[in-house]
Amino acid sequence: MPQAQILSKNQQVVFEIIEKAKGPLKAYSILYDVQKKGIRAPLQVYRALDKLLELGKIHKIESKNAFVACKNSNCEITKATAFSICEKCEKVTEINNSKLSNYLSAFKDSTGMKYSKYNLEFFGLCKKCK
Amino acid sequence: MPQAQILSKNQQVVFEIIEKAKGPLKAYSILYDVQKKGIRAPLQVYRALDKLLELGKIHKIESKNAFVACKNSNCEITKATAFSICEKCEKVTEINNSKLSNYLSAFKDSTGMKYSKYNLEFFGLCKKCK
DNA sequence: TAACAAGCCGTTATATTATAACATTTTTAT
DNA sequence: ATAAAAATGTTATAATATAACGGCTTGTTA
Repeated sequence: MPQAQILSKNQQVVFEIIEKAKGPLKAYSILYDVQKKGIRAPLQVYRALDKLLELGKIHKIESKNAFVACKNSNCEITKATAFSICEKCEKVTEINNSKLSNYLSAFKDSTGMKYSKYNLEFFGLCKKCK
Repeated sequence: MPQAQILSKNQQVVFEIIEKAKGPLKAYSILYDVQKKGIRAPLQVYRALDKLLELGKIHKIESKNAFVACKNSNCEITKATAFSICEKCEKVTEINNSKLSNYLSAFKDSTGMKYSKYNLEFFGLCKKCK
């Protein structure tokens, strides 16, 4: 069991905001939120985000340029991510389905190539919005 | 069989450039290329891109903010896209695998929710780069 | 055929997202 | 204690994308 990573001050501040949020957050909205904690520049936020992504503590929703906390307990899974995204309310949920992840992790294309990483984004209407 | 869509002048110009390209193109690189054809402003490019995306003639590679021509003959498939992306040379290939698309199109999450659209990006090293 | 709607075009300005470059400080490992 | 690695702070700027405005063309349709 790997030692829980200790986050630096800025990383911790940024992570807490993302973790508490109800939905994906954009970098400049995070910046706005953390200004009271002494983080002033975009780069400080982006650096924290980069590190948190690398650690798997957060994920980037590419279609939205926004960030969510990883909800898989002890996530090491930067390499196999799947999300459901509501096209109306923008709610994002991380999909944690072992059949799906097994299927995709084992997927080989027509040339026999196997991949080391994937990201999948599903779109539709969530329960509430339907 | 739906009538082949007729593209407007700007749409045609932008599409040809993307189609001829060897890899994904970014919007401002397209802008640079089309300036000799009289397209001067980013918005002109983005409008053409939006329309081409809507028509399924091109796809956006979200992780790169770049655009590729659809290689599935008669693509209507804006709604179910999968790509392989080489992390070294940045080569992008559209994956056309009916097993995969059937699997994903039928996928339901733990709440029983079915999705109307997905986009999947695989990452790894292509043949050449391995 | 007038007139209306829909789509496309061109332009300027500006919003949003992200990184470069540089100097310094803190933490970690030896 | 010291060297290497990681994190910080700051200013400036690059890269990506949209808002707002007005006009032109084309194809209904009344």
